[in-house]
Amino acid sequence: MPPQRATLLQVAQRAGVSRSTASFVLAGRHVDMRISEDARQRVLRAAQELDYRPNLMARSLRTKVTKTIALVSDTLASDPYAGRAIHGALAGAVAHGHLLFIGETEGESMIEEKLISDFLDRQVDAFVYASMFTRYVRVPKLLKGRPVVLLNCLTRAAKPAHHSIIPDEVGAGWSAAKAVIEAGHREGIHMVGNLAHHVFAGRERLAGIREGFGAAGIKLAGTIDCEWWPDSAYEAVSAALAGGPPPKVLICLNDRVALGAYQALREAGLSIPGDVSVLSFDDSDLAAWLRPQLTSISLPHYQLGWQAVETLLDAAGRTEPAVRRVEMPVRYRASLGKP
Amino acid sequence: MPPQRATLLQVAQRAGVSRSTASFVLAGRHVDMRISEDARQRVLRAAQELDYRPNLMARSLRTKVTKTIALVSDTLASDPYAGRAIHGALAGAVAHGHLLFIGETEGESMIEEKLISDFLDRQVDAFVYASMFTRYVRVPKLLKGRPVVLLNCLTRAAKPAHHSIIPDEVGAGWSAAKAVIEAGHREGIHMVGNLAHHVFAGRERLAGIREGFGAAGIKLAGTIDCEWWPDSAYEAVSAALAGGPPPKVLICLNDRVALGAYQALREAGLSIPGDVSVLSFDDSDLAAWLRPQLTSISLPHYQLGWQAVETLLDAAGRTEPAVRRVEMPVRYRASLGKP
DNA sequence: ACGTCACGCTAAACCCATCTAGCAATCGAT
DNA sequence: ATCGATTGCTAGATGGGTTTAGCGTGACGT
Repeated sequence: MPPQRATLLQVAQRAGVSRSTASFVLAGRHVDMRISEDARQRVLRAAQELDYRPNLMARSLRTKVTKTIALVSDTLASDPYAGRAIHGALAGAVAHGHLLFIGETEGESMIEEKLISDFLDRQVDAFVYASMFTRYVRVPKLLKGRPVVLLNCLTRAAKPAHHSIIPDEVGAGWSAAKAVIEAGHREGIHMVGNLAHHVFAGRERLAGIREGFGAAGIKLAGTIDCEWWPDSAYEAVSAALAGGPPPKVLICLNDRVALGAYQALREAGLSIPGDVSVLSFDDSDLAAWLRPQLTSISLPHYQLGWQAVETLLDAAGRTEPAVRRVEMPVRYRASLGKP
Repeated sequence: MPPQRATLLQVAQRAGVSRSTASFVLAGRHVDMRISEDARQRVLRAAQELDYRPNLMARSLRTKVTKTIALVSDTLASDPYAGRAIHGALAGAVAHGHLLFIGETEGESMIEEKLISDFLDRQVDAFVYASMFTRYVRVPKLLKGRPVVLLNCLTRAAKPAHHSIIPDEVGAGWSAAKAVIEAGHREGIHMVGNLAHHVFAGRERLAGIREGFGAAGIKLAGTIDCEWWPDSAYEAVSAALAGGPPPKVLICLNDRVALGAYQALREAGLSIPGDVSVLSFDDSDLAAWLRPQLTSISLPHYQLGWQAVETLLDAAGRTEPAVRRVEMPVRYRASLGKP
């Protein structure tokens, strides 16, 4: 039922030439191969009439180039917004005429090894090795010496073997401080989030925030420690509100934490941003859904994915491997007000 | 730098046999091809020592089977939870020893055609044609007669050419009605959401709900019409609350609408579920983040993706094409209480 | 002694392209 | 008339597997 695809041989026969000639014409190499205009036209006509499309597997077998990229990630599901990284990578791949395989390792090295082997067996040209939250990783041995770009992760090596694309979390921290300062705040500024230094993003955001305020001679009024999800933040902020004078600004380490903070503030009868300003990170859909809408510093997943593929296809091999930090822009909404 | 892969020829030479023999041994066809145990062992040893892995492109060129599937979707980004469908499809593919390509058409037929052609050029075995929200589609001509399963979409044809995997939205409506009735409610039950019959999911959910209540002799107290997002729902519910006695139950057509309803109820000083019970559809992350946690009827994206690939690889061609509706289970949480 | 059969293996075609090396015909110059 | 260069094209090797058809050998029957 699917129409039988014509082969190069059939095109050649219909045009009355050899396979070689047909190949040269279709590859646009008629000039250096000195194919007559007449023959060229015949081949082109035949190809069109037969609706010829080259079998890329056959071509790849010969040329060793498949124009496919594999995106291997630890988890795809955990953070729904991480899908945007895939989206960006896909767009980048397509823009370069490549197709994208995806694979998931579930963080297990057995699965990872199997998966990468499978990709290798299918001769993929290059790999995007991705993590769904920013962290340090060790690149699997199977990828040694191949074109690889790390997406949202990096190695501890002083002289990395591959490019890394990560969000500029420290810069985002600075941006947060700047936004708060520009709104006119100098006091009552609190951090909310997981302050243990386990998580890369949290650690860097915090560092950036401290640097930013430090540079302006402003001291944080306090910190509220909680996990990364709403109910933990709700409880921690509620407890903090019960224990002293209300803060003026809450800088939440991500949007889910901000949601918890919103809930606690509302319950305490405090208005946003009238009584308390809230600033956050990630700029997930949630930020636009809250009332008032949440000012948040965007995690540019799409850009990360795009950049990763861009780097893989453009720069890899030609440029000294380095860590590229992608800017995290501030999305101004309604939750950050004047003192 | 990447280790040079051994070819079958090298294995054969090391084992002192021909390529054919090595191929038969490694394909497990030594019995019908009568290969001596001795030769078999030599080939196996050689393959192991050389760390032989077959070049699947070469194999595919001959066998016409690539063990790859293409997932072509209209949009990947719009609904973050739709990523779970991809996740499920991926898991299904891997479980069958296949690898998964992904592609996005952005809803444009030009892009779609180009994309499918690209997949075809790479000889993919089968297609998952997906939509990120349930709807009617027309299957592109290029896919005619090929193994295709529709994911989250269906055709209007009376006798469909392909299997369709969609959520059982009507059943979900019945479940919603059942859950409300079992909680003890018979009055003051309102629908919130987009009641225009444009959207497949909304229409079917609504139909199921009406049927479910109708079967129990219960009449809906009213409907509150709004768009699919929080602020629209917030305004609509606020307006409804201002205009009459408070409802007893709000059945929201999705979680974002429920979020808007929560905001309106809270602002009106109504408690959930003390004054008003809320029930919703989708069971997105949001449902677990709200206070109180939202009882929601799950949209089983992962299952849909899994089922699609399962059907594609198992049933396609062997079974009469049909629409398969995947059950939407109720996730009981705290927002639905007694009257 | 010769035909038959089972056994164990291999040569070579095949899949569909790319690409190198070189052939035949024409033209121009001497 | 002869040689060399140019033109226009093709045969055939190549990539790395799978698979069909069949070959040589030894055992067995008659």
